[in-house]
Amino acid sequence: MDPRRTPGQRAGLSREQVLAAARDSLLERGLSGLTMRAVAQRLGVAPNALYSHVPDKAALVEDLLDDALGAVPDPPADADWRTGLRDLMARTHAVLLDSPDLVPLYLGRGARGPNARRLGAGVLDLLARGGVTGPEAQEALRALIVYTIGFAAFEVQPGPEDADPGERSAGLSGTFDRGLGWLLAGIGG
Amino acid sequence: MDPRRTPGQRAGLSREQVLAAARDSLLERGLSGLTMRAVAQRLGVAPNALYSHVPDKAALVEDLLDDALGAVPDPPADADWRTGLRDLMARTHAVLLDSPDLVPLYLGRGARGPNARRLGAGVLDLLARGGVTGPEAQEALRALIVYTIGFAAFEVQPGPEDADPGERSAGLSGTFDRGLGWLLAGIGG
DNA sequence: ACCTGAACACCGTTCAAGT
DNA sequence: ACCTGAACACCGTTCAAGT
Repeated sequence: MDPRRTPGQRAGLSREQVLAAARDSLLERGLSGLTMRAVAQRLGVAPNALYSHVPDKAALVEDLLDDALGAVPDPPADADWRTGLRDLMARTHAVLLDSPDLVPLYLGRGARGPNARRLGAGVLDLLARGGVTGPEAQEALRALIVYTIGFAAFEVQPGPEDADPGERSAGLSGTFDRGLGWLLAGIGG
Repeated sequence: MDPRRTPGQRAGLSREQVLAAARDSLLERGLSGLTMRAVAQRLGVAPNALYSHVPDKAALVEDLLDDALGAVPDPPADADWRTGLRDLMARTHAVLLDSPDLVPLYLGRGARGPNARRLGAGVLDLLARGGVTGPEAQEALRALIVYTIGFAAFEVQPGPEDADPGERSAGLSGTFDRGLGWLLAGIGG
């Protein structure tokens, strides 16, 4: 793209820079604006230059998804298991809302990266502290994930243009916590 | 596409035929194979011919989403509200699994068509029978929707290739019902 | 190994013209 | 009103070539 570089010269790109440019693209142009060509343009390179650092677009998006989950902290080791779960899922929910455009993708392709596994392990650990183990713990984990991501996806939708988005989001956040409470009460037995 | 028709002649297309062709495309080629051009080719018309029957691709997909929900029956009027809800959500869940490729889209853009509204009204009616009304009913409705669609989305994901898909799906169906039970128990109070 | 240039095989959508 | 032909402005990805 930049006419100053001829075929032999390199731009000094790194995988991290590619991911960062992808995040910026997503933030400024939304999901439909996240294209290989846009990311390349932002970096001042030819579109196909990205393929030296990322296998393809799917892999790039997958990294974006897992990286976003890195912002969710581990639960404190001494917390009550129930409040620990409530807190962990609420924080996950908040992090998801920070990247609204990514949310629908979590349920579409799932997150299987290291951060997703770390979070899953954290949930299972808290459940075990509450005496929930084995298959029931797996079921509870799935229900909590589904509810948290699903709710965020619901929240992030355009929605009918009746109320202003701020007020609407505020009402929904309260709902998230309440439904989560229902779920946790049920899991407890 | 068909060389037998020249610019003046018409193919006798209807909106219904376009939607049906889109469903076939989705079934045979998956979501990535659902393109305006593929639908047109299936109907033997030029790609832009579709725009006489559908505003754009987004509208077409929206109709596909709501139409699929038409397969969910209304709950019987005399059922106990709790088992009625359990049944209605389970049927919705089953219908969602019948169109796996559409599932991620329900959370991405939401369903706001007549069938989606009918289902929502059905849920609210059952909740009212259980004494759950007002804002709490809205919260319960949202939790049930989120859980049902979210779970289906989770189920439909490719997943790691460890077990065969049949066995995996069977285990997950049981989990759906259990988490739903937790939720309903919580909603009951 | 990393990058450019050019190309391939696609997309959704629009516009003008024909009946 | 409904359709075709042609085009526009895009996509992701591959391939050959340059250093």
